[in-house]
Amino acid sequence: MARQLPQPGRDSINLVTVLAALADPVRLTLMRSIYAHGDPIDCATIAAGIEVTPPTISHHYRVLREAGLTTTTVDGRRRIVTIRYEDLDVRFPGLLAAILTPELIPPTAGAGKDPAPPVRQGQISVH
Amino acid sequence: MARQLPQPGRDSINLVTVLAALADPVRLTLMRSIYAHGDPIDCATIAAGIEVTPPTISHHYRVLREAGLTTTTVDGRRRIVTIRYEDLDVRFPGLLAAILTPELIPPTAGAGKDPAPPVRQGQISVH
DNA sequence: AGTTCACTTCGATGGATGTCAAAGTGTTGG
DNA sequence: CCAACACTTTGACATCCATCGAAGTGAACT
Repeated sequence: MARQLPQPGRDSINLVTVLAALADPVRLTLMRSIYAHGDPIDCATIAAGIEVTPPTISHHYRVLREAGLTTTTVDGRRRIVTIRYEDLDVRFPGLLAAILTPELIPPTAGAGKDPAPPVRQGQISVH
Repeated sequence: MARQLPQPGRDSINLVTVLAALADPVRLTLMRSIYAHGDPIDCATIAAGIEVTPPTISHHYRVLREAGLTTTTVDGRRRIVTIRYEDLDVRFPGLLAAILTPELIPPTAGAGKDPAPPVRQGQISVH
């Protein structure tokens, strides 16, 4: 048991496909939930709280897997999803970290002055 | 002169929108060309070599700008595009670097053994 | 003033995509 | 063996999106 569903090999993971897979609020939420949970977790647990029907969730898991973002293994009657951290980091270093890191809350104008990061210099040098 | 076209403020740049903007081969090519060129450059020069018509190019520039990825200024009868490095790095640190870095060529099986990076450990720790 | 240039806007079109309900598949528990 | 479970597949539908040709806009050049 614990059969693995088909997924692209590491070298055929495509950036545009990866970005397209992540450019959907439901799928981004799924990815962040898997990441936040840490351990391999079944689809149902992750999907709890997302207000779309099971067929739609199933569809989104498939898109993530076929894009090369996740691995899905069948265990009995539930599916276990994991993020392909290593493969993705080899192909696109830093990408997952940038996307899964919780988004900064935009500072409310005038509210509680943020102590630490005022402007911070860009990591990419230009010119 | 040098009027600036409307663009979202830094704090209203949205990740899903940014990813959607980048999840298109033409727009990703445009972004990489702007990045590779370094200096602010006019749209026509960047678009040269891309095999779509001017209306389509114009559309893509608009999508990039409205997503918050670029700044476009009107200078005479041409447009100058620049990437919003600082704003993007504040909102999504590391994202641009991960996406604009030229993609690794998948190692051809058995061909010229790559000297440097064999496997490299993931930057995100899991478990 | 008129033409060329460098785009943009408009309208149309074909294809992809997110969503759901209904039906199907394989698993577990009684 | 049957029912409940945890999904998946299929088919349909509406919407979105990339693309194009045609027409429009404003700047520069002659």
